[in-house]
Amino acid sequence: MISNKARYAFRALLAIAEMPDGQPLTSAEIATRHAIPHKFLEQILVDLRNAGLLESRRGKHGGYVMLRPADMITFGEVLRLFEGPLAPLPCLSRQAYRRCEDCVNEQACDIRREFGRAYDAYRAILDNRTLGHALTREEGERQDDKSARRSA
Amino acid sequence: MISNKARYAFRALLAIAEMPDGQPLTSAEIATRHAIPHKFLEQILVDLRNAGLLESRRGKHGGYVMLRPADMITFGEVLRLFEGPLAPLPCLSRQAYRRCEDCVNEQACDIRREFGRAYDAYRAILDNRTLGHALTREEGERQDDKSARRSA
DNA sequence: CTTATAACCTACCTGTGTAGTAGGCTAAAG
DNA sequence: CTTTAGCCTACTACACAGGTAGGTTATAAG
Repeated sequence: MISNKARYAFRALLAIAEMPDGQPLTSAEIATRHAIPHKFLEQILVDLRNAGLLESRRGKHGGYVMLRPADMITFGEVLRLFEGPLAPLPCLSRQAYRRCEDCVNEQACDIRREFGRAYDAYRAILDNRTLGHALTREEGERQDDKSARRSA
Repeated sequence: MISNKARYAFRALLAIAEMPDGQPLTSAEIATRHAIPHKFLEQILVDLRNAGLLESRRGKHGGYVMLRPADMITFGEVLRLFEGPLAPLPCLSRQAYRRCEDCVNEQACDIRREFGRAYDAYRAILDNRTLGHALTREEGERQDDKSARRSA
């Protein structure tokens, strides 16, 4: 299960991305519309701003706007911000690789191999599907189509 | 990341499954061979026994033996024992479905739809690959081959 | 029958993470 | 100069992870 924090972040991002021509949306608005605790949401929005996804404007008519187009932000990227590495085993993470202390031969590890398969499949989706996909409600794209806009 | 408990469980199961013609393997043996804290491992083995995967024998020449053949035990089944539901969102779990409290229309939820794709891919592997696959070191099977021995 | 072996059961402990709450400070607009 | 809305720091309650500890019970061999 992903954390509430991450779920709230997705809701907030989608709400902001849906605003007509980059109008700012306030944290209070998002909070009431999506039943998210306001003060908690504020912290999340700050994280998203620090990560370079959002820009904030203070004072009257303030709020948050997207800094990058929605189809340049993958689900994987957002998820990693709040959950850390997504890999099921430390030895499978690219961004935060760590050897299992008790591992004798990583290449021969049966557990690593099987989880590697599963993780590859999981990551292939999360790192290729973007907020833009979600918003345009695109249906079942197949591999190798235009969904790879931001593949590593 | 999966818990140490689950990782230890996989190591133990594979070790027991590898024993020649159902000879019992003791917790102490597994613990020293795989650098797992012994008392902690004992608790894990009891869980595996209660789940019907292992049979235990006490006293001298005691230990644990498999109750089901290794190719009838999927990675997903074992993982769920220790991690609970694998779904990224409660509303995507079949075995432990729960509505997100704040969700207005589940069918229209963008977040649910995208995570649903990712989870489907993840689960397809974990619920079809078995301990038997891991032990025989089968290479890159493609979809729709004999790997679906235990597909739901 | 006794002893060694190995599984079994219950309780406890420490650290870390989750999910917030609380309260005030700061910048921008009118 | 007041309102609005973002910003920053601290704190709390609770749960779970990852063990440790200590003793009890069943089994087999001598």
